[in-house]
Amino acid sequence: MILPLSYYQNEDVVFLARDLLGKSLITNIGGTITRAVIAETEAYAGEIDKASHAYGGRRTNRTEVMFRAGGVSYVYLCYGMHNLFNIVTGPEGIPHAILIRGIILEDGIESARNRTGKNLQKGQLIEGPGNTTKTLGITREHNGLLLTGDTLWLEDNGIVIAPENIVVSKRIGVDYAGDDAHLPYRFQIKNNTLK
DNA sequence: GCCTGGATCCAT
DNA sequence: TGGATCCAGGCC
Repeated sequence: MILPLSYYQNEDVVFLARDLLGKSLITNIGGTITRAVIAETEAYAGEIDKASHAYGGRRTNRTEVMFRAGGVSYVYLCYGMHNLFNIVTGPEGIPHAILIRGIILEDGIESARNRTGKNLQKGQLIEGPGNTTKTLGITREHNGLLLTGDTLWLEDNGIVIAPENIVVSKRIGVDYAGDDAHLPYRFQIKNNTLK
């Protein structure tokens, strides 16, 4: 089942970051379908989160998409070379976002191999947000897309991750965020607990 | 306009 | 541990 827009408009971005584990993420790039299961996420709590691009209500060309109603993509360039894919959540005007940091590759293996130059296997864990977008073919051209469209979308295929199989920790690479750097907003599926 | 540094990755 | 690589955002 394709996740409906109402799913993304939940105001609890931390709940959603956890709930997205096990959901399927699918891209259709030039007619080529690649399918993966979300294995790692981080929540960014908008205006009140020093790690968020929208901290303090910062509204710029880049962050504008974060203020849209939940259910669109936010893709930006990091370190001059990596496209990072986020899911915008919450009601319009609330700039919540969830960074997708890892996936389990399920289908479209051949195209994923071509894009990464790696000998990827079905069921393989792809670690890191830059590697995730590279595997799926997501670039900044896919910024601001509705996640119910035909290019980039999510599905609930009934995979449920038990609480004891979810690892919670602080976020990566946000030391600049002061106290907020320690928030337990990173969620991962524990190794080998996905059939 | 210029300058700084970043929600990374990989080889060394 | 550092180099690649480039643009957003802050400050002048």
